[in-house]
Amino acid sequence: GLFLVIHLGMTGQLQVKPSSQSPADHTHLIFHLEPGTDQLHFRDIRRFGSAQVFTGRDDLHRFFDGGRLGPEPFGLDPTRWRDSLKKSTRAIKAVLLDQGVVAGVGNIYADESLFLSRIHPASRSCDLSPKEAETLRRAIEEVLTFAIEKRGSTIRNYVGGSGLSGGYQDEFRAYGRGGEPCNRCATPIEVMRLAGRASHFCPRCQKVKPGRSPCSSRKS
DNA sequence: CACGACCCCTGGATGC
DNA sequence: TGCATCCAGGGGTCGT
Repeated sequence: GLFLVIHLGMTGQLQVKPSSQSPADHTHLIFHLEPGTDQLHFRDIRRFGSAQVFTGRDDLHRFFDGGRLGPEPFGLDPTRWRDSLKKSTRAIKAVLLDQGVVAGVGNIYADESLFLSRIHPASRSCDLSPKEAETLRRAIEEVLTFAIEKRGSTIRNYVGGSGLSGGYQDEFRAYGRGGEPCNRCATPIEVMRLAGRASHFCPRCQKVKPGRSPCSSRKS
């Protein structure tokens, strides 16, 4: 059979619409389901999303099991999670953004999870204690759970059409709040560039970990 | 292996 | 009012 894999990128949306309704701007795909029924529209303003078809189960498995994508952020195995953090000397922020370590955490949720964990984004991954790794693991789940409840973080700028913006953008405690007071200690949130992305953090709540020099760097 | 640089793309903010 | 310019980020590619 055929398999369809859709990546929403940043601004991708899937919407069910009556076939009588004309497609909104930036609609790139329309799936005609049963004749006379609703249609499934794929919109993507920024076009960072993608849709690809796999012609067989083997292709599909190669795609997903190629190590390209790590485990889901929900239900991470605490031991494996701790071990994967131990393996890298990179900044923890870079590790969180690495889809091979954990899939589905982007810049916003990485910053929010680190803020909640009180971990500085530039801390070396391998310097985190087991306790911190566990705190972070739980923070990721908490942040994502709350964000999903709030229907995500889709920024109003990118909604358009008949889409809905995400309510979580009103709950940001670090992301996009550079210069604004930390809502725990009122210290202005700082912004630094890390792994090619803006990283927002509270310089008081999130201390850089001293770093034990050996930090047993390891290969795969 | 890890990093930066560059590219894709659109719309909002900013400056003139 | 209307330009030009910069910026945001998920992810691929390429060079160091």
